[in-house]
Amino acid sequence: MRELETRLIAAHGLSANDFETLLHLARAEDGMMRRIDLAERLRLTPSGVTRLLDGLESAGLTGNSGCPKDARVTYAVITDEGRALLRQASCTHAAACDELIGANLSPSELDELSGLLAQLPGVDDVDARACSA
Amino acid sequence: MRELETRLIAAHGLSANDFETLLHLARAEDGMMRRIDLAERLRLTPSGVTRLLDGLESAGLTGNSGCPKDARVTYAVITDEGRALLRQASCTHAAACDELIGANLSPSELDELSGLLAQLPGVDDVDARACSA
DNA sequence: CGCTACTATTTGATGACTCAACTACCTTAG
DNA sequence: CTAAGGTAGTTGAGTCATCAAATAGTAGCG
Repeated sequence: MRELETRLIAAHGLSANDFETLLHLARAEDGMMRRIDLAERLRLTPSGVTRLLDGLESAGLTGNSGCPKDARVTYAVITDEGRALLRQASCTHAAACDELIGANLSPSELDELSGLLAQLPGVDDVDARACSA
Repeated sequence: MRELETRLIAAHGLSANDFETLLHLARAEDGMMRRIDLAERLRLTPSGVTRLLDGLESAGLTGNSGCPKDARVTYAVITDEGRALLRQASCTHAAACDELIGANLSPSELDELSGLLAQLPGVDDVDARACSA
């Protein structure tokens, strides 16, 4: 299962967290989120997010934007480059998921699995993550 | 889900890998395994195992034993202390599993879940790990 | 207004893991 | 027997996350 990350990295230089970060940002209103909300989504600490974004930022995939209402917050914003890369990476990722999971479970089994996992605490999305973007 | 590890640590000072290491050793023939086999079981690299065992060893939970047949190999051996601690930790862990999973899934759903997960690549044991020791 | 308490974020230290390189030993083929 | 190549294990450097502490700004209450 860690296999998924390996492929993403090999193909686009993105870690699973990088990918997921771009995905969350892309889906958010105006392509931006507060760092702290991102932390919660990614199940990282705020400091983890700071360092994650350092990388994405220096790769030009995300940028920052201050909040006029509250000077404490910094928004992370996905750039056009970030969106473009995400689009490509989503294909890789979806294909990899399909190969690793879809090949072993029928669609109805997959539904069943998602349903069961969704009942567990701390599981919010149970995926399909890659499929939209 | 990382919650499980947190409780184990709080209660006995064991990380999830520490716990699993003890469990594998306890179940193995003579309570010993080659480091490299342990690595495979734990899905760690050999160097990860070296460092993991450093900790368990200095806590007195495991020891070493050379192999008379092949001087390259070192066996990791669980000590009596290790077995005793494992016994306690297993209770904590089983209780935690039960609380986090059992409370959300009926026994039959749980079976169903195990069955589905077992079909995925790279999933060998799908648990019940804590329940024996 | 001015204090207190809370929230968002960054920084420094630390831990757990990986990879690549190295040592030591075993095995096999000539 | 000996050289070549494989296997077990350790070590050093780097990565990615954590926690705890520091900084800055906000909010509400006297």
